[in-house]
Order: sequence, then structure tokens, then C-alpha cells
Amino acid sequence: MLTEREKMILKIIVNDYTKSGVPVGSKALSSQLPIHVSSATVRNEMAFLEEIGLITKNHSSSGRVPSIEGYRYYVDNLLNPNPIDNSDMMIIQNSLSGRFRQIDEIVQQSADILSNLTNYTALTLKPEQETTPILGSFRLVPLGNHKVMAILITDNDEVVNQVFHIDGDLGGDKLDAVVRMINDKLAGKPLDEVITKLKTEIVPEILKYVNNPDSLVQTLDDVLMQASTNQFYIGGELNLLSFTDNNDISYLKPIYSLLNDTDDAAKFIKSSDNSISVQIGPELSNDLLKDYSIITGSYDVGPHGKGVIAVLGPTRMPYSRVIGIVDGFRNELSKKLRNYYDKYNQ
Amino acid sequence: MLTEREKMILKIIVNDYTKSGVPVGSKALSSQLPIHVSSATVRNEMAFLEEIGLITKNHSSSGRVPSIEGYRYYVDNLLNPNPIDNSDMMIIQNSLSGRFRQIDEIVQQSADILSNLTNYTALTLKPEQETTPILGSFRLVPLGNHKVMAILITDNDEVVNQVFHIDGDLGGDKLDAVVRMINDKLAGKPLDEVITKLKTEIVPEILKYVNNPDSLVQTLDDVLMQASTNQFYIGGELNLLSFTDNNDISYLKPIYSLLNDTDDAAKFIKSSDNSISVQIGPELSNDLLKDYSIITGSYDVGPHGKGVIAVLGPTRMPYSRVIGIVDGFRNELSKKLRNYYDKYNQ
DNA sequence: GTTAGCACTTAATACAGAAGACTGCTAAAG
DNA sequence: CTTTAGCAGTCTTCTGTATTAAGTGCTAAC
Repeated sequence: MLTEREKMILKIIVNDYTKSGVPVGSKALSSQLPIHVSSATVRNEMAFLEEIGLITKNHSSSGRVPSIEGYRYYVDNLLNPNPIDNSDMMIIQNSLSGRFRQIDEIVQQSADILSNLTNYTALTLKPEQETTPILGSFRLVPLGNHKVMAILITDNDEVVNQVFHIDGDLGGDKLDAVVRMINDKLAGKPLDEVITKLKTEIVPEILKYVNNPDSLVQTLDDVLMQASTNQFYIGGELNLLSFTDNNDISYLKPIYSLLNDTDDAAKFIKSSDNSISVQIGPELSNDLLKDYSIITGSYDVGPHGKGVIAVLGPTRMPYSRVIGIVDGFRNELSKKLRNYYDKYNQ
Repeated sequence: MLTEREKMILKIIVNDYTKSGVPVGSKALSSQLPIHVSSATVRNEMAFLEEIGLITKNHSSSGRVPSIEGYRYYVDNLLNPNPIDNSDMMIIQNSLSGRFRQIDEIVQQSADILSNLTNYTALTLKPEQETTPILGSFRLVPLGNHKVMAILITDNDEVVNQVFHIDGDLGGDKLDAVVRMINDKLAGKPLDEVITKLKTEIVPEILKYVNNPDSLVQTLDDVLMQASTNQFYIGGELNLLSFTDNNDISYLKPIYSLLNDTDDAAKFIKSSDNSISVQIGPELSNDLLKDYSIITGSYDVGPHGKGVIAVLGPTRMPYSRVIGIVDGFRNELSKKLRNYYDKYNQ
């Protein structure tokens, strides 16, 4: 347990350092303390804070910087989140007020706005229900010229489609029969079940109607996969450059590919609870991210599930400011998306 | 008109400099010349080449580097394109041999391969016919729950779709009537004409069937725009970092947004003729690109038009190597796409 | 026309010294 | 027992200087 004064000192160290990036020394610190103590006293306190591992120095005569544990302590105990700026809030509301064609667009644009507001990299994940989505229905629409479009609709109002080519002549009535068969067998079932049943039950049936079902089956598989993987967007990828010390391309490339791998990246921003969570440097399970922190906030869209927004920045980021922004943003996004769903889906 | 020896010297300067990035001096140069002359002689020749503006120096006692005019002269008169490596060719053929769902995927992946082969940034443009595409047909597919999918098919086998929401109840038969009306009036017409007629002729007609046609009309407009703007892909955006001296983010951001603006970027890589063209630094009409060169190659897909692939690199790039790669690539891509079309479209 | 030689220029590198910002410790004061 | 002033010591950063290496232009001789 820290004394009040030690807490104050740690707080100022974190605040100062995240703002300026320069290690903070005893003299500058003592002048900022609300109580009057000399720099020597501060030095004693700092020696203690260093001993218990909350701060470190770069070299024997430098000022102090927070350690990972120091950031953690700060985030858990010291930080009071700045409420979001009025001007920032205006920006969010403005950008979310446009016309959107679909959820994906809103979520994608959210990543851009969030990265602009913070000057860091933003990650957003579409709302997802807790249970796997359920197959609403399948369609096959003949487009002429051997082209067919497959459309899949989930119970969560997600629509996925893909065009494929079919050899030989497949009349509209045959197509309809296939569709009816598939919907009879699979509609209302969870997607993961649908995926397994596709191989076992559907393929043999399809053979009754189509000679060469390869492209059709492959397409069904494709749209199913697409509908069941979670959609993931990145905004402000380039900002990574400005807050990474080492901007050597060979250092950055693996980080970029990590971020662009949906499955990998989604792991980092899946927040378990219902609020804001902060993961700092080595707490992230990937070594590549050891110099970065991720602030995650979930947004709730009622019956349509929960989504996640996140900001990726340097470990030394102004946590209280960013947390304020993430918190404000997720509230606005919840509202916007609830509205969207209310308007269009009964 | 340059003498043979002057040409040799210029050629070696360009080759050396593009390879090493270091200004080349008289001594190193003389040892590379096939004829035996002293460095002093080379100095005299270099003084002349500098006088007529083909080479420059950074400071009074540095080696020489090619000027923009020097590169131009080299590209036009001196360069003999390296035929593409066997191993590079294998890479191209392998990556193009996979299963693709549509043209877009092939063209997009081409950008990635091309950037990997060159370590520069690659830009690719889908094949386009010389005349504006013609509207094949429209579809409106009811998806239930107030959702409708609009599908547009062009005569060039491009399929564009978008989901929209419609207020109130619009039965399938009404939808069919609208579709029939639109196709009657517009099928077979060029897209630009369709776009103008949409506002003037179609909207009043639609009003007969639908009370609130806003979302429908907006959607039609969207898909039309999408079908008539040229699709454009970028690969290896990050490579820009490694070949840009100044990797300050404020310098790079405008370049990235230039590249990501389809219309702007497409201007740079529209090649007029049927072959490879090289644009060097200030010859590109945008000041942001003054330190870069673009090598453009068109690929021909017969009746389905021509597309473009391009490589964006530093002005000091190894032109002969890159030209060889672009040339090899466009040939392969032509073959692949002709195959693709032959297989699926009549 | 070519070449050797030399004076001159500039960038890059290394090094030494000084300044500045800190710390840790000690001893005195509260 | 806590706080403070003072001071020696450490380490980084900046500045100026010297040195080296690469390369040029010019001149005079071949």
C-alpha cells in the first residue's frame, strides 16, 4: 500500500512522462506537487518507488519513467478518466450522422474517426451475438451467362453474397429445387453446424440435381466462412509510424501483418466484461506488441450483441484522455447502431 | 548527340547509382569502362555531361548522379530491358494458378505479387473496354425483413450489388414490375447515359409503384457509380517507407491519400499505348511524386478490354530490372485473364 | 586528345571538453 | 524520525576541432 504522497508522485510521473516523453526528475516533480517538499524528499520517495518496481531509470543519472507495473498501478488506482472533450464529441456525432448503407460501413468508419481523434491506430469489431449466428436463408439467383449469385442471410441480418460460375445448363427451376432442399435442411441451424452438415448431408443431395457441384459447394463454403468469421476493421494504420521509435520497415512489417490477420488481432481486443479494459505492453500475449498498449471498450447493441472498439498506442500514452475518448465513443456508437437496427429491423 | 563513350559513361553512372545509391566518381567509373581510359579523361567527359544537364553533383567534390534528364535519356536510348528471371516467372505463374472467385481477386492479388517481386509499391487496374460499359440488366431480390438486394450486371460481366432497406410493404410482384420497367427503358444503354436517365426518366416512373423511393433511387445510383468507376488496387503500400528517404509521417500521409484516391491515382497509370511506359519524377503531374518514378504496363484481354499494372518506386530504381518484371507480368496476366473469360463466358 | 599530378572542396568520423540534468549520500536541522 | 541543503559523481548531449577519404577541376606535359 502506497502513502498518499507516493501516489501523488507516481501519478505526476506518469502524467508528465506520457505527455512529454522525457524522463521526469526530482526537481521538476517537486515543483508540481501540491504540497511543499524539497526535491531531496522527492528523491527519497522515488528511490522507494523504484525499489518496489513502479518506476525505473534509463541510466544512473536520468530522471524516472514508469515501469509496466507503474502504468498498471496508475491505471488501476490513480487514473481519473478525462470526460471526453466537447469538440471531440461533436466530431464523433457528426461523422456518425451520415447516411450509411450497412453496419459494416459504420463500424469501419468508426475505426477511422477513432484513429483521427487519438492519433493512434484504432481497431473495431462488428457487433456479435454471444451464440453463433443462425442461418436465416439461402438464395441462388441466376444472373445469366452461366453466372449465379449465392446469397446467405443470417438471423442477425448479415447478408453475404458471392458470384460463381456453373458449367452446363442449370435452369432456374433446378436452382430453385436446390435452394429449397438446402433451406429445408439447414435454415434455422447455427452456422457452425451448417458448415459441418454441408459436407456430410448436402453434397450428396446436390448431386441429384447437378453433375458437377464443385463450384457451387465451394461457394457455399466460402459464404458460410465469411458469415461466421468476425469482421474487423483498422483505422490509422499509418499512425503506427509516428508513435513507434523504431520505424525500420523490417520491424514494422510483422506488426502490420499481425494487425491485418483478423483472427490474431481479434484476440487482443476481445474484452470479456462490459466496460473499458487496458492492456499494457507485455501483458499482451504477443511479444511484438510489448511496446504498445491497447485500450478496449465494448459497445452494446442489445439483442444484436456486442461489438468492440479499441485503440492501439504506445505504452506511454495519455491513458486518461484516451480512455475518455473510447468511453464516449462507445456510447455514441451504441446509440447509433441501436437506432439503425430499430429503424430497419422491426 | 552523344558519342559512344559518353553513352557508356552515362549508362554506367545510372546503373551504378541505381544499384548502390552512392554517387559515382571518376576513378570507380574508369575501372568499369570496357575501354581503357584514365580517370582524368572520365572527369573531362563527366564535366561535359554535366554541362548538358544529364548528370549533377550534390556538392562540389562529390561523385555524379543522374539528373531527371539523364534518367530520361537512359530509359529512352541506353537501357536494354533485362528479361525476367526464371525464378520470378515461377513465382508469378504459381500465384496466378490458384482458384479465383472473380476478376477483382486476380487483379488485386497481382498488385501484391508485383510489389513482392520488386519490393516497391504496385498499382493495378482492372481491364476496361474502351467504350463505357453497357447495362446488361438489373435485378431486385427481396431478402425479407424489409431488405432488398439490388444487382447490376454489365455487358462486361461485372456484377455489382448492394443491400438496402425499404419502408412499408413492397411485394415481390411490385418489385418485379419495377425491375421490368427499368430494364425495358435502360438495358443495353451505356452506363453514363443510364445515370443521367435515372434522374429524369426513371424516378417519375418509380413513383407509380413506390411511395418513398429515396432509398431505392439512392441505391441504384450507388451501384451505377460503382460499376462505372474503375477498380483500382494497391499492393505493398508499406514498401513506400523503405524507399523513401524522408519517412516522416507528415510527409508520407499526403502521398498515401493520393494513392488511395482511385481517380487521382488512376490518372498516373493510364497508359495511352500498348506497351510499357516510364514516367520519371517531375514528369508526373503531381509534385508529391517528384522523387518517384512509375513504370506502367498495359495488359490486353482482347474483347474485354485492357488493364494496367504499374510499379511505383524511387526515381533511382533499377529500371531495366523492373521493366523486365512488369513486361513479364503483364504477359502472364493477359494469358490468365483470357483463359478466365474463355472458360466462363460463352 | 589523353594523362599524371596537384591543390582544393566537402562529407563523414572521431574525439575531447564543457554544460546540463539528475541521482545518491551525508550530515545537519526540524 | 522526517525533511532538507549541499555536494560529489554519473551519464547524456552539445559543440568545436582535427583527421581522413573521396572526388573534382585545372594545368602542364605527353
